[in-house]
Amino acid sequence: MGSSTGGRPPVMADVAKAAGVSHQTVSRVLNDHPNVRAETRSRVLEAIDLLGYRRNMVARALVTRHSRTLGVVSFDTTLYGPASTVYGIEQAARDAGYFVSIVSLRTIDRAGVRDAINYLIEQGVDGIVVVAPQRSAAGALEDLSPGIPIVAVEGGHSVQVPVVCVDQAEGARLATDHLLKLGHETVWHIRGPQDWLEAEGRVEGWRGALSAAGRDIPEVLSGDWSPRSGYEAGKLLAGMAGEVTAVFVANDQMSLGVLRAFTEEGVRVPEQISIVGFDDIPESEFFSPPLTTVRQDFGAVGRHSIDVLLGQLEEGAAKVLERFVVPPDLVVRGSSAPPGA
Amino acid sequence: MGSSTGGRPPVMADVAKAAGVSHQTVSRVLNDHPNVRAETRSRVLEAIDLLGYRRNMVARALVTRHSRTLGVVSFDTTLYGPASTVYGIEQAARDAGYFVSIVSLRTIDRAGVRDAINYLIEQGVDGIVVVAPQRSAAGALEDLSPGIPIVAVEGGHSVQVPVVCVDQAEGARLATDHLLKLGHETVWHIRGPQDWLEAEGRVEGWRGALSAAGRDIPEVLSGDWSPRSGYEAGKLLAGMAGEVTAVFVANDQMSLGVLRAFTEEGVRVPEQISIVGFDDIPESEFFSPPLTTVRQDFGAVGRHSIDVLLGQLEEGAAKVLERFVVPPDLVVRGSSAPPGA
DNA sequence: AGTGAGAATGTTAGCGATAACACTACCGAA
DNA sequence: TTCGGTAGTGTTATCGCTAACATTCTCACT
Repeated sequence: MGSSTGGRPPVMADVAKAAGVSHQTVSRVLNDHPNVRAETRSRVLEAIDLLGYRRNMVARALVTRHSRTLGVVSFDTTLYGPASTVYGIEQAARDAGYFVSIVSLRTIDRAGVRDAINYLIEQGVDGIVVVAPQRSAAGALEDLSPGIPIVAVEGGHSVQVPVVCVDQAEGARLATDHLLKLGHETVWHIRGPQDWLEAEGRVEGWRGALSAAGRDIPEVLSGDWSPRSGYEAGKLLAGMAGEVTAVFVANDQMSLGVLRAFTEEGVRVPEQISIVGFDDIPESEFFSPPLTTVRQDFGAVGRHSIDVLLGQLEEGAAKVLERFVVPPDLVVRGSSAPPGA
Repeated sequence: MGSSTGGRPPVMADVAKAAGVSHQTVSRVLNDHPNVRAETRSRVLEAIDLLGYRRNMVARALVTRHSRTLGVVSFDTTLYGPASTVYGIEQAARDAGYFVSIVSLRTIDRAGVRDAINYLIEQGVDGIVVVAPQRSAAGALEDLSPGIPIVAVEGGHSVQVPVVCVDQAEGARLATDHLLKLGHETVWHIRGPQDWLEAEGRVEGWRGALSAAGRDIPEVLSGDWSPRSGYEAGKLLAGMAGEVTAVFVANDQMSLGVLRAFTEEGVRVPEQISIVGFDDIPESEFFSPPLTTVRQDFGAVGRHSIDVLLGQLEEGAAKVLERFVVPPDLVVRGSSAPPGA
């Protein structure tokens, strides 16, 4: 490693000595300061290369008071939605020259979110993105005095921090209207778990579309996002195959469970019952039949959340409490058709 | 915020003044040093609470030379495998009192991995986990002089760093033997992309099981892990429905594509062709039919990689080049059955 | 040649914490 | 009483870097 630094990793002073300049000049080269002679710059760069010098960002962060690291608080990053969002955030952050530190919560509650945020602030992150899809998590955003920029993803109507989200209600409306336009009398719904804001937005949009069209609003079935819960709801619906002709399921995984239940019970999709899901996971296109669903652009959500965060970082006191809404898209495939088709 | 620190966040000296002690005593309280009188300790804690003081971990890291942060380099964390592994790593790290900084690579190559590692070292991480499922990524581990502990997940037979991995070949053997034991004459295989070590381990295990049983080794079909590539391979196989009775597919997503292709072509599973997948994603149980597959315990992989890393951190010079192999499990479901069943 | 503006470089003083050592009490043993 | 040991606390130096200011050098213009 270091040619002549006695085993320990070289520091700026070692480079300075090797290049015959002061450590400040090395710092200037590293920070692209304009007032450095080209010849000096290259001598410094050579010395850096020779010694294998790496800047100590910790020391730098101490004096600049910026770590160029952003914190992300999320919940169960093995789920497709959170995983995609976090991925989008990480990519956008890196493109902007920032690092990302992640805290994945096992269970979500006010205390957990608050601790995670404090934890990240102690670490010296410059800003925090909270992927807070549950009401309880969003609640935690209300009682904090961060002193640093925070943005929530899917964070409900919190008044404390800016929010970036997909228009869940609009997505549900697209799905429901699509089924109504196909000629279905009404549309049933399997919703996501109680505490989730996304689940509630989707219920709201579905209900809104039905009442706007003056249709009956069937009783809501409940799931927990898992294929199994969809399967169970599907078994129930299969028993009402005459009555039910269209179902809007709150996510694609549950839709898969519904499809499985229908297959087992001999209910044909879409001939007897049409299904529309939500998320457009990579698998949905290859379900049997391929699933009509609502696509969420998680990448856009990630990018916007970083934009908003960096905006706050630069504006400083501006503290814009914007609400950035990403529109969803309907993707029509084989699982939806006119009734009795 | 700070009651009397003039707007800026309080520092240790402010707490010291408020509690009427020296800053060193505050530090001792914070670090649970034994030689502090109980009364003093509580006075300090009170002052901390009063001022809303939070320790500056950046300054701490500078002097202790430990950040209690680990770096993770991964590839496409929206895929189930990497996402689950990273999740396991994050949980294990946090349980051990460490933070996690993530770099998700978009494309994987030597330079990308090397840069990511350097990037993390500059940030002052105490150790790095490289989730390096491709040969090219694993290669990057060979030409680095990190100076800090590194462990590879699925990193091949690299001699430079310890490796934690799932026994891919063994999983493939389980899958293949299962199909042979059901009475199939031989087993076809749809492999994963060329550069992936996991894909190669699975091919190897499949081929090994067939030759051990003295069976013909059919030509290998290739996919890229995506459902679409499985679909395309499935179309091909469907055309040989007489000849082919069993297929071992290198992952569950491709299996879904195969199932879709077979459904379209009227090939019944498992009656005409049996299918076994790999990964046991949450969806597989609800495929039609439910997929027989090989489960990988990603959580265990994450935990072990952290164990190995922390081991290196504590041992220091020990530099044990262990290789930790997590055994896979066969999960039998409806997609596999005796031929012509 | 003398001057002054600006470019190029050096010097010093922190950032906020811990480490190392110094010091004061207070204790029991000699 | 004196001494050594230790618990409790304070003082100073230091981690590796950048900010702010100080200094030198260069060159166009008088």
